[in-house]
Amino acid sequence: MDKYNYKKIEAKWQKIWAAKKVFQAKDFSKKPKKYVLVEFPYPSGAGLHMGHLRPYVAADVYARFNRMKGFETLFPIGWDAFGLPAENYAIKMRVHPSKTTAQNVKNAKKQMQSWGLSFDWSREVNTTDPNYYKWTQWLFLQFYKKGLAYEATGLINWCPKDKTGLANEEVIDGKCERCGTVVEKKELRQWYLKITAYAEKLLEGLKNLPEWPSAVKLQQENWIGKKTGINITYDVASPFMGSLQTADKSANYIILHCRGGSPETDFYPGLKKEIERLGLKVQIPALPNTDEPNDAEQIEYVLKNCEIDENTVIVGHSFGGVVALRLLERGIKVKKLVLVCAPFSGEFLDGKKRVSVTAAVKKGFDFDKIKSGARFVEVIADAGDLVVPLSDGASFAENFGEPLIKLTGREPHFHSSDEPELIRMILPQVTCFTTRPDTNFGATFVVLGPEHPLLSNPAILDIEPKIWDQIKTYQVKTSKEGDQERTDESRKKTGVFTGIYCVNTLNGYKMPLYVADYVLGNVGTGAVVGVPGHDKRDFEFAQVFNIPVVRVVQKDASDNQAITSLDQVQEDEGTMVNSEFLNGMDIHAATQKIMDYMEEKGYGKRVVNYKLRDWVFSRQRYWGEPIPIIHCPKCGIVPVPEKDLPVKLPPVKKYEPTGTGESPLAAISKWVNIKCPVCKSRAKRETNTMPQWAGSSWYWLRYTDSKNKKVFADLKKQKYWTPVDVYFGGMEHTTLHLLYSRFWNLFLYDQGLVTSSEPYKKRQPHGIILGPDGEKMSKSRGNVVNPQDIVASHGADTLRMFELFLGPHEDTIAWNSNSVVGVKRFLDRVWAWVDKNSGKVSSRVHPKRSSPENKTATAKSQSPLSLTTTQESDKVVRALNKLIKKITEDIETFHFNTAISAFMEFHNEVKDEKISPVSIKLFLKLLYPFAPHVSEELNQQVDKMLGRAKSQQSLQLAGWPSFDPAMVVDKTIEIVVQVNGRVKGKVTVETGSSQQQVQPLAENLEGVKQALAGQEIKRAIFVPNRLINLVI
RNA sequence: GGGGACGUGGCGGAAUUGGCAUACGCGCAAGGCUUAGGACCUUGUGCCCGCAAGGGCUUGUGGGUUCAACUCCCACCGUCCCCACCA
Repeated sequence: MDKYNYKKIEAKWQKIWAAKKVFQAKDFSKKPKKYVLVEFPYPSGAGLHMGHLRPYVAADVYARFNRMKGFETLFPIGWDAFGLPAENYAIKMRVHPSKTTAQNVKNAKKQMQSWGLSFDWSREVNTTDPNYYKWTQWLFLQFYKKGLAYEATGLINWCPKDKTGLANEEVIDGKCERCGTVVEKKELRQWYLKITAYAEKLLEGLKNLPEWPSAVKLQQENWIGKKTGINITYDVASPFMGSLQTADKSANYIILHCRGGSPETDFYPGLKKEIERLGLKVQIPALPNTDEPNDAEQIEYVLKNCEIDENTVIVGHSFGGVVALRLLERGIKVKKLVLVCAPFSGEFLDGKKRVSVTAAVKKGFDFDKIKSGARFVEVIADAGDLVVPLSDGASFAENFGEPLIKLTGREPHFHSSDEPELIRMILPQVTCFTTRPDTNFGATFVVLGPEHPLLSNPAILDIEPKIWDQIKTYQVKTSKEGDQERTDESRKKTGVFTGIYCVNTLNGYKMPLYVADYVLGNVGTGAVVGVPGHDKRDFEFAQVFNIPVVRVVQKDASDNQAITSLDQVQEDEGTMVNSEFLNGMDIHAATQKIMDYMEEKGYGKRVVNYKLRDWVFSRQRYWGEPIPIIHCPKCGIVPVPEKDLPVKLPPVKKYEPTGTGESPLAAISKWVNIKCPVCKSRAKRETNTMPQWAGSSWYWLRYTDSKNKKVFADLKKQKYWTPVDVYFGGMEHTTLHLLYSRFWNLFLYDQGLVTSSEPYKKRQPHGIILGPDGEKMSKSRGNVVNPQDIVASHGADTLRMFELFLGPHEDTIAWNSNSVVGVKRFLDRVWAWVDKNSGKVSSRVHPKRSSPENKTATAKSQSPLSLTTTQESDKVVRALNKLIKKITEDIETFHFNTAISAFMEFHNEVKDEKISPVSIKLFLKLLYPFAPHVSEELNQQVDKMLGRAKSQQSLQLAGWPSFDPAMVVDKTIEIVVQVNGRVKGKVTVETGSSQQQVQPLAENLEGVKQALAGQEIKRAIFVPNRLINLVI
């Protein structure tokens, strides 16, 4: 026989496997199924690296093993090929990403085949293939139809280098998950997937995944971050509000109603009630000639019937706004002017004519005069207004130099009786989320995050100009800082006092309202009630601003001094003091009681808060799935009709992200401009693309039916194959892909589109392979070990086995190039060992047709090897049985490293024994999942020696050996003899010997006799087949 | 700050779940083969004392439970991961 030429052998068997389609999975097979999945790779220009090798080899061993065990095994692969690297390469080289992707796929596929991975290539998918992303788009539209995909403008994470928005999950330690650039905040229109609607289901589902590692479940649970607490609403007291103790002068409100309105219509009574609740005066004059109003006439009416002074707030709604403006043109001084949907252009969205309004507006306004008459101006417009255009509000805001307050009324033009959002803009309240309302008697201040909507305009809270300047400066400063900079714990607390107070309803305490960056806009309600006695951050803040600290919790009776230092701040244990009706209660009971109390009084509402945010689902980049949406000026958002899917990515000349928040697609007018599918008028395509994670959110479903043109995956095929039995992948995807794909699956399950509520029955994470220096492999460090180099120098079988032998599959581990030779030596020895034995034996023992080996050629599990079926020595038979047991168990529990040790131990033990071809073939079957090429080759060599070359078939089809339980223990066994727990000797007895048989032998040992020194044995502990301990 | 995982020779790691600690591999040492080197083969290899027989110590540290602890309990030290001014 030749030398072990791994290059030749590996190429040979890879060809044979491909030609015979050994690894193709059959739908609806009669056999029980096994779905083995490994995360599909991104085909990068650099090729696959060690990080890919690890899960792929492990999954491959598992897949080959399960096929041998008789499972119809689905082990598919594909390409997650949308994403930044291809696009960045395109920018640099001006090559279309689909070209580089195709090249990279080809290359990676070659690598995978060179590793001997047993993928079913007939089911290969590629997320960038229009036949694939057609269904990604179709699935997106299912979310849209159920209201779970929505468009909104908000402050999102923005990577300035990649020039795209990012989801929360893609920001790691304040940096972009892709490129490591510090992430900024940017206000952008974005598509979102409402993953928060599934927060509870995602959490609940974890309970039905007993085969998931608890670390993975816990990480998802923490990420979802469910918290139960209460939103407490505080009234805001400015110095102008008379009912509150801080006020020095009384404010009074005048509300001017719209054309065709009256004090009793629309939202006016609701607003009146709220103002009166605060004990303030409110006048709503019934303006004359309401159908064809005349501004001059209405002014006279107001002047005659209403009291107006410097503390008056005039709220003008629609035409009432025009009247309010004219009043101020007369030189009247008031505190504040609030314009709600006031007309500016005289044009109306519904196309109806309002002659008198148009006439009144046409005259124009004297903005300088008006500004000098009102200390504060607030311009509110309704984004959903169907009468007065939003641009009218914008024009007013521009003329006043104030930011526009955009609201979305429940009904067009605020025609509802109750508009809480609007009322809050006129009569603000501050709502704080807390999990500790029990400490509310100790609340001494309130803090708004700088991005709080109440701070979008000084007029909402009536913040004095001098203070407002400080707040604006503070807001600008904050917006420039990244989250990680802002949340650096070592930095001193900063903030600005607004001059405004919030009233604690529990005790009437006036809490000063601050703006501070330690409160984050996207956490809870973006506002915090400060309890410096029982929250460390609040304490630090109170120290800086000299805010009183009140103790309301004590650990014990002696713990009652004033709190003056940080270490005295008690956070989460103790009993209540100084808290009126909570005194003496345990904090947990107090929390429940105070929540009941607040809810009953109507200023608190129990809420469940999740840390999970909705998934920012659009990217301002080229190389992604186009979002299949059309924007029509008449119909609004229109989904692309199913028959028009896929919306293909058009070719472009420039791939550069614009950085403006628009995708490069926006520049292709031919593609962007399209007829509205509903009304046929001119419309535009959505130009954002989907994120990297879209295609992978359902790919395991596509594998079950990858060629289907009618549906994304046939239900019957899904039913046969899903859920995935074992999913190999990285820990780094726990709160990204793994969470996202569970969300998609749960949603699709609710729509009846998938057959299993959870996609993956078992998750098997793997550790990272570090460079030989113990650092993360990277080009810049120069510590990258390329798997192809090992394939070339030692062969794929050695690479596979060595990788598995490095250590436990889930452990992070440094590559050790030196010890690769150990595994290679082992395979060399196996080669020589088989060579020696098959040669000798085949000439000595002529094979019989009825030998057990012939019977086991089917893919069925085989009958146990025993002495009676071979001419083998007892030692070899027992060693083999033990090996079968060990390898079977180790693969099933993913202990690949110890499986390899077991092979080596076996070989060391029997290398000098005579061994039959039957036993060799058995050994090769066990080795096959780990080192498939060399196993196949040796198996063929043995068959040749036996003269059976023609009936030879792949070991993959040869069935998995079973063992004889009676033969996995040795015939005789060494029993350790201890005296008082110390080893004094050993006796060799038959396996299963009793204490009566062993003890006399033990006591008779020379070393034992010495140790006993004639003393009486008080007790003897006997562990069968293991030890005997004599206690004296 | 909260949560989790872990700590064993010169190195990667093993230990049937409370029963001989250091399997297997690397490395190292000696010997064989060889002109030599490599490769390969054999033997040895936790630490300390001792020529040896032998003895003592040893699973991060300290305590506890037990006939018996790497394994269970308590405290501390250290490393890694996740979350985090989360209200």
